[in-house]
Amino acid sequence: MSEPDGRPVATTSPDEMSAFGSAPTPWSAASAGSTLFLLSKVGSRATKLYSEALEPLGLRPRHVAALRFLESRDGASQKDLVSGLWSDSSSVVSLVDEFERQGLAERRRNPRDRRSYGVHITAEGRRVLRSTEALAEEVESRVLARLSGAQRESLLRVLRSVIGTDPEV
Amino acid sequence: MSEPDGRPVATTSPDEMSAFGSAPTPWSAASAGSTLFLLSKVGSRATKLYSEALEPLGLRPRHVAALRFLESRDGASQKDLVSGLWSDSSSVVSLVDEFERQGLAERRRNPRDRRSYGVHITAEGRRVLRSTEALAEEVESRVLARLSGAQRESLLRVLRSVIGTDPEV
DNA sequence: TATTGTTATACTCTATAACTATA
DNA sequence: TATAGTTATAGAGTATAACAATA
Repeated sequence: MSEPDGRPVATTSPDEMSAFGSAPTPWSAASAGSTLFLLSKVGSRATKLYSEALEPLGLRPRHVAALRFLESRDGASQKDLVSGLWSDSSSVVSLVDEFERQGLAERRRNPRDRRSYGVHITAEGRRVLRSTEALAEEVESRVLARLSGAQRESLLRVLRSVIGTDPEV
Repeated sequence: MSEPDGRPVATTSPDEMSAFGSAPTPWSAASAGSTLFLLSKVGSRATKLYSEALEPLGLRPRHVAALRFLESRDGASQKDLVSGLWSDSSSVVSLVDEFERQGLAERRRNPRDRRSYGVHITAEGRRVLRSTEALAEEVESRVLARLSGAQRESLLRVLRSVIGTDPEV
C-alpha cells in the first residue's frame, strides 16, 4: 500500500496519524520550551479526544476512571472515590447517580455506618469497562503517534514518577 | 540544613514538595497504567496550579501563552492567534480585548486587508511576560518535584516529540 | 462567495456552600 | 461536634452559530 512513487500512503505516517496535525504546530516556537505549557496542551487534547471516542458508550473519561477505581476497590465509599479520583463530593454524587441509571454500579448501605454507601460495580459495569479499553488504546496511539515504543515507555515511566507512583521505586 | 539524624528537612524532600502530595496517590493503582489518564491528570493539575500562581497578576495561563506567541510573532492577526494557540476565534477576541484593557497588547488595522488586525505586544506586555517566568518556574518545580534533572529533560523532549516540534529532528 | 472578526449563547467541568442524616 | 452524602448554584473554559465588514 503506497503512492506511485513508492512513498507509503500519507495516512500511515506518524505525522498524518498524530492528533497534533502536521509538524511544526504554529505555537510550538513560542512555547515548546515550557514543560508546563506542553503538559497542559497535550493533557487537554488527550482528554478531548478520549471524550469524543467514548461518546457512543454514553460515558466520559471520568466515568472510565471511576469504573477502573471500583474494579480495583469494589465497595469503596463515595468518600474513597473523592480522594481516589482527585475529585469532589458533589461530582462523585452525580457520577454514581449516572452509574445507577445506566446499571454500571450501585450503592449499598454500609450496615456499620449508615451515613456511608459502598459503591459496587456491576457485571454490566465490568463489561462496559472492557469495551472502553480498545477505545483508550486507539486514542493513545493517535496522541502518541510520533513516539517510538521506547519513548512511550519513557513517557509512562516519567509520568508515574511525577505523581509518585513509580512501581520501580 | 538537616534533621539531627542527618536527613534533609522534610519540606525539601521531593514528596513534600510535589504538587501531587505523598506517594502513592490513592488512584494510582487503578490507572497508573494509562498514559492517557496520567497525561490528563498531570496536565490539568499543572494548569490549575499555574492559574493560581498567575492570579496576583490578573492573568491566566492562556494569556501568558498568547503573550509569548505575540513576542515571537509580533503583529500576528487574530486568526494567527487562533491557530497559534489552538484556540477559537471568539476566545481570541475576548483575550485581545483583555490585553487592550490591561495595556498589554493592542490592535492595529492592517492597511492591506482591512478585515484583519495586527496584534502588537506593548512594552508593558513584555515586562509582564518577564514577570510570569519566575512563576512558571516555581510551579514547574512543584509539579515535577519528584523528577531528576535527566528525567525533566527526557519529559520535555518526549512532549516535544508528541506535538511534533522536536528541535532535534 | 469567502474570510476576518464580533457578539450572543450554550454546554461541560469544577468548585463552593448550605443542608440532611447519621455518628 | 464531626462526618458522609446531597442539592443548588456559580464560575471558568470552551464551543457554536448568526452576523457585519471587507475582500
